[in-house]
Amino acid sequence: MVKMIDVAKLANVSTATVSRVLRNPESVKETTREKVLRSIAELNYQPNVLARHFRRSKTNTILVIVPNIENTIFSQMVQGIEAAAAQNNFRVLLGNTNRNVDKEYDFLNLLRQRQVDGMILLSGKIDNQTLNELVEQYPVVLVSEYLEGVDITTVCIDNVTCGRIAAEHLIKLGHKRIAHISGSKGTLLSRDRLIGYLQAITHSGLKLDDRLIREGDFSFESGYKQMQELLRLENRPTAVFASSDEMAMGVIKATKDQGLKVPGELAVVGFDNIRFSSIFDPGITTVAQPAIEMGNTSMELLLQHLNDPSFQHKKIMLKSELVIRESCGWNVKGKVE
Amino acid sequence: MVKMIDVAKLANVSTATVSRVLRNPESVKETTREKVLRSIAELNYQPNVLARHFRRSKTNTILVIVPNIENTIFSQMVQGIEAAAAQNNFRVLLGNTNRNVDKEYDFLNLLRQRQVDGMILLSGKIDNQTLNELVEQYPVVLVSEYLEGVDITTVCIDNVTCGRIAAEHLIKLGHKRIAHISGSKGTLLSRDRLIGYLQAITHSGLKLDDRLIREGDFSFESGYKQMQELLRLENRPTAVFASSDEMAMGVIKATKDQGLKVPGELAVVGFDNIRFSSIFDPGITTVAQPAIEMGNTSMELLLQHLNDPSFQHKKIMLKSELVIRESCGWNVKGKVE
DNA sequence: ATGAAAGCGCTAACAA
DNA sequence: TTGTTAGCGCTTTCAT
Repeated sequence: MVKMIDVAKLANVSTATVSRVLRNPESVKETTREKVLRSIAELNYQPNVLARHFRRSKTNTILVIVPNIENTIFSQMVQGIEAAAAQNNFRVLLGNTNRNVDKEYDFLNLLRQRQVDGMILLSGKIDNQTLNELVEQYPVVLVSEYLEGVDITTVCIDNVTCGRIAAEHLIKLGHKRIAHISGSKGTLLSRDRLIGYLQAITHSGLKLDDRLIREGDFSFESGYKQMQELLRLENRPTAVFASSDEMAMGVIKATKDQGLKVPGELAVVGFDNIRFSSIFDPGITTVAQPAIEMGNTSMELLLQHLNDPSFQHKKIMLKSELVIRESCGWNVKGKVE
Repeated sequence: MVKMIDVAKLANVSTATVSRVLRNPESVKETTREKVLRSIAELNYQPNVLARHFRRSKTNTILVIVPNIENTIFSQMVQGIEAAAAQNNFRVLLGNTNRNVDKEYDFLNLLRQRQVDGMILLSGKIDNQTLNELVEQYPVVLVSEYLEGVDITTVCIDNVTCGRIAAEHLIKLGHKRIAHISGSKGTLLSRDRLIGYLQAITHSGLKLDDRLIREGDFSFESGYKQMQELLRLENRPTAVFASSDEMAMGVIKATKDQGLKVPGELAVVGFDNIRFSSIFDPGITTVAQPAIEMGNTSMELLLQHLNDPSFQHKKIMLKSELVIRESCGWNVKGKVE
């Protein structure tokens, strides 16, 4: 293995100069620099990255903690993160937790051991105290979810507004009995979407009916199951706003399985705009969450933090919009908001 | 930062002993070991992983090169890889190439720089010569795709047989005009599935019709487009075997858009068994590729290689099976091996 | 603008 | 079974 000292000898300089050429070229006289670069090329020298990491206590690697990489919405965010990282010569270490909190805590050690320079969380299962400690010591960005009681850089969308827009869309179409299937109530994001839904119903003067509000867990199966229950009501809803596209698909499947038509006998709005929501039949009208952009933005904020120790925590709210497809029928034209 | 020497002093031993307790506990007398462990706990000592990586020229990290992490079939494989890695105290570095060959070559440097101990390829765009050089020097496993002219450990399924089974299923249902939409012909895997299809058609005595064989690229869009062309034939097919579930969905969408029914007026078999193939309406009959298991297996082979320098390259072929859903109608019962 | 040299913290070969 | 010690290859401070 050819090392720095070999290059130095060939170029008749010290290792310090070779190091400078590599990390801080302007600080070296041009003729010297060229001499060194020629030696590097001639010997086909490759710096030992591990030595460098050790010496500098930096790895140019960040950790992404994701509940489940199989889930489209998360893999899209990771895609955005990876792209931004690669552009800035950073690597992405994957921390898949399978929604297992212990695994999540395990991964945090990678930060403490300085195996990664920073972290992006696509999941908010860690307790506030641990997170606060972490955030004080290391660059961390939280994406999609957000928390109360932790001062942390966050990238998210306005879930209250999004929930309201989704419900308003159904109201505009003339629906009076509009159900909502939320994500797990344990997440602020789910509660906010519910709040948006409640705002829309209340402001429009429609009657609120508790039985039309149900809790799911974002999965197809939970959407299917909750819809089955809704269909059993003597006065069933004519429209459903589901807090994820997967649940919306479950809703539609359950409805079709009862011999009812979507659209026609039920209007459905989903959330996320995952790729399959346009492939599904009917195409799902949904609130588009800009997942790739969210990933991108979070990585860029993390880089800012990494490069600037005095970085102040920021809350970034990205735009999202309603994408109209077939699942509600076509009584409304064009985009909303 | 508390370091090994601090622990050593507190425990009245040398750093070597502390190191042994950490890496090779059996080689230390029990009483000494306990003394050291107590000191570690008392000081809350965390080993400096970067120093260890440097010293040992090993990182306990592997690289996964994936064409597109957004794509379900790949994210499932990655899921399997990550799970097996985590279990063995290995990390996974994500190398998303977006099907960009240059990025793929870039990532290879992580191996050469020893930033990762090994690599799993979910994509086969690298030229044989480079790959051969790499495989000689570093542990590498190729998953799903396979190559001629490179002696490399491979985890895959029997695509010829799978292609044959898919086509045979349609033949058994009584179809005479069965089309095939392949993946990109550049991949052996696509060619093998096509071969399987050809075998089935030929053996059954059906007439081969070139116009029924079309090339896609695994995407929904390509399935849609190729199906549009097939529908324009004066003698259109009554069944289609598509080489991916996404293409199968494109096929179904295109057919429905022409006012035809699936199943009923067209039978469709897909490939992969991604999550959405059961959610899609109609549920897609498909050749199940055990993506998570493939990921798992590949990681385990990589670990074997990492732990055993004399490891001999292996070719592992995993079982896959036809999953019957609604997209072909219900004339055949149960599973077909 | 450049060089000399002191480590970074750990591991492992060798010695005892 | 345990200790001594020489580095691993690079970066960076300090001196020139």
